[in-house]
Amino acid sequence: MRRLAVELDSSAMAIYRHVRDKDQLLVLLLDRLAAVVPRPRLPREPRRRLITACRAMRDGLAEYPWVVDVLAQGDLIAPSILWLMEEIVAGFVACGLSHAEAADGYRAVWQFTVGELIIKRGLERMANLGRPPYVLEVLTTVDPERLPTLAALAPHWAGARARDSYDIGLTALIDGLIADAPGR
Amino acid sequence: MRRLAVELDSSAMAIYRHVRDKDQLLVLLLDRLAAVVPRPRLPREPRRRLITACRAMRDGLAEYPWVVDVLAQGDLIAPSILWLMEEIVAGFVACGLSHAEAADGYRAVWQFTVGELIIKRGLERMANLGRPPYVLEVLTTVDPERLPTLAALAPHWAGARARDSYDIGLTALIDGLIADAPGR
DNA sequence: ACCTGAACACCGTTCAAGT
DNA sequence: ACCTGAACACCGTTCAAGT
Repeated sequence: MRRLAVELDSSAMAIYRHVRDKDQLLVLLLDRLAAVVPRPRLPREPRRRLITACRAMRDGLAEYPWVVDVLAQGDLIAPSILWLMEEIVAGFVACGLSHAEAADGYRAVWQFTVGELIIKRGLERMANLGRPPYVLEVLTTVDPERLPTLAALAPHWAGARARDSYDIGLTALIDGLIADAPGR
Repeated sequence: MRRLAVELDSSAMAIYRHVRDKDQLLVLLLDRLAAVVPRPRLPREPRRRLITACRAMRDGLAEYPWVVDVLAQGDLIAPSILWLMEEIVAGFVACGLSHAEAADGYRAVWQFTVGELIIKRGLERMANLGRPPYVLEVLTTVDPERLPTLAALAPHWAGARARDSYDIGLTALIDGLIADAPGR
């Protein structure tokens, strides 16, 4: 609030005439951003449509790093992003899930998306701080006697990290949700 | 740091003789907790073993709400939890994934787990604050003309929220990762 | 070697006062 | 109706000084 006030050439308290508190300001800002998320061209095939819609959601959220924090704070939603949510649940239904399953499915992809964004940002932050990749160091010096598989995986972590890991998990998650639906 | 100092009946700065900064203190604390995560009895069947190991990881992390924040901060790992990580990657390999795929698989379940914990904590926090469930309100008053599927899902959100949503997503994710592995 | 207190540079927010 | 400044109650951390 204080930094914003400086940017506005006003006092910190002037903001409080227009907004209840910092949280409310962030929610308003979030909805502005959501309104501006580009509407992607979605494939007709339901599974691909689903994946493309989730990807658009993730990319929209990834635009500004603070967005994830606001969403992680709790029970928040940007009404202007509901059309994307509609695409996702409709995609699940088109893939054969019941309404109850589609609700659970949405929750699952949402959880995965938030997790991916948070971890991605954490890695970027640490890289920007110039700290050495501590996790990689631990994972590449693991005792092959006690932890044989982990030791064998040592060469693969750096690659796994560098790759965009959203699509891998998302595709698996969606395929699993479709396959696990009792309707099949 | 200041609050801890009060609890220790010392000055805030006394802590800095023993610890570089707040981050380091949290990492040390994290490893203490990780050392104390109970070793669950794991089923022999690889898929179930994998799910049980992930569940143990999630439950261990869910014990203290601040743990997720520390982990989300970035590139952190508790060396005393490597045995659980070993179980998970070994489970993937036993299910037929290559080493590279097992690394990606671990990343995916890790992302999902962090996301689930963060969202769960957010919901709890909002509930403790006594705020009304804003998201539920939005989702149950959606325009059925513009967002038909979302409107049809309205009765299911409260239920989806109340249920433990970790197993649903985790099982789907793991099944998807196993099914998507090119080896099959 | 260990601890202290004052100080610095921040936060979000309340409250009384100004135009 | 809108804005201001002082103040309150916090943070993490530095630095010089104490035992």
